[in-house]
Amino acid sequence: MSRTYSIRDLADEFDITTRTIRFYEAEGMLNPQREGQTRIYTPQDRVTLKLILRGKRLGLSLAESRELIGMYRPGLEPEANRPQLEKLLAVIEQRRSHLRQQLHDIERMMQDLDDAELKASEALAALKGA
Amino acid sequence: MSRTYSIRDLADEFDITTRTIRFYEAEGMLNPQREGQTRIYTPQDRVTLKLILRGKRLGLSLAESRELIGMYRPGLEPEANRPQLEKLLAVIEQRRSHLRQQLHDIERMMQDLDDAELKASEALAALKGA
DNA sequence: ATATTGGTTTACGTTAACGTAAAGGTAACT
DNA sequence: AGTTACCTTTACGTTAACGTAAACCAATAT
Repeated sequence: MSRTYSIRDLADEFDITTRTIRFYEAEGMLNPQREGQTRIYTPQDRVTLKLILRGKRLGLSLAESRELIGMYRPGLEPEANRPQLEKLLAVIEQRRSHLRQQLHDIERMMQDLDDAELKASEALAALKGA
Repeated sequence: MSRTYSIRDLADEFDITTRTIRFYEAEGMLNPQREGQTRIYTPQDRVTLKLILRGKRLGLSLAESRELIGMYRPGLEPEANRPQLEKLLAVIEQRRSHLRQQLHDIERMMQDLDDAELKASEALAALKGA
């Protein structure tokens, strides 16, 4: 039915090495099917990989990504277990506050870059005038 | 005139270890004055440290932070040297696009968290009803 | 006088996240 | 049959960013 992907398909699409993908599997973040020896990835696997890489771009460690992805399988129902659910909610709030901090940092850094760009292009214009 | 700080002052304020601060100095990112053996930090040093830590929160390596901070000392005039200025503008644009990507990632992850929170609290409510 | 507090240098240790190399299997050209 | 192209496993190597420990001054508290 739905498409599948080879390890190379995914490596090329996301611009990572096959080593990296196998590494994530060894760390328990991916569980592709096998066709003989060869790994076969489902669209679900692909989504998981995307989540890992997004987490990475935001500075999450693999352990943190694993915790998030493990506690909440996107698209699936959460485990109906009370302490688990409460921990999940707590972790979510933590993540959110972390993201807010990053947002703030981004704003400040954008400001700095604006400032730097202005000064740099002024200096460049002055050079052209001389 | 203007205040100074001990290594401990800064370590406590930013919740890092003194080892970390000395490490940044060894990497050429800080150049505190000395009073005998002891390091004395100016407000400028403190700003530099803040920039390093902000970069870190956004996932910059020290090398990247050093490049940014080195090319554009905040508050100072940029070196009026043409190729340098053009490289600075290029790096700024790179950084900006990186920040935009992170912003996008944050939005997506916030969405996911909203979604996860909703499902989790629904599941929790269902438990209470049972 | 000595013990505590806070600074210093030097140097080896640690962890995460892969990189890189060796050695081998299988299917498909030529 | 041979070589090319991907896949595999196993295992040692590497880098960044500090941690940790030892051994040492200098000033203050007891």
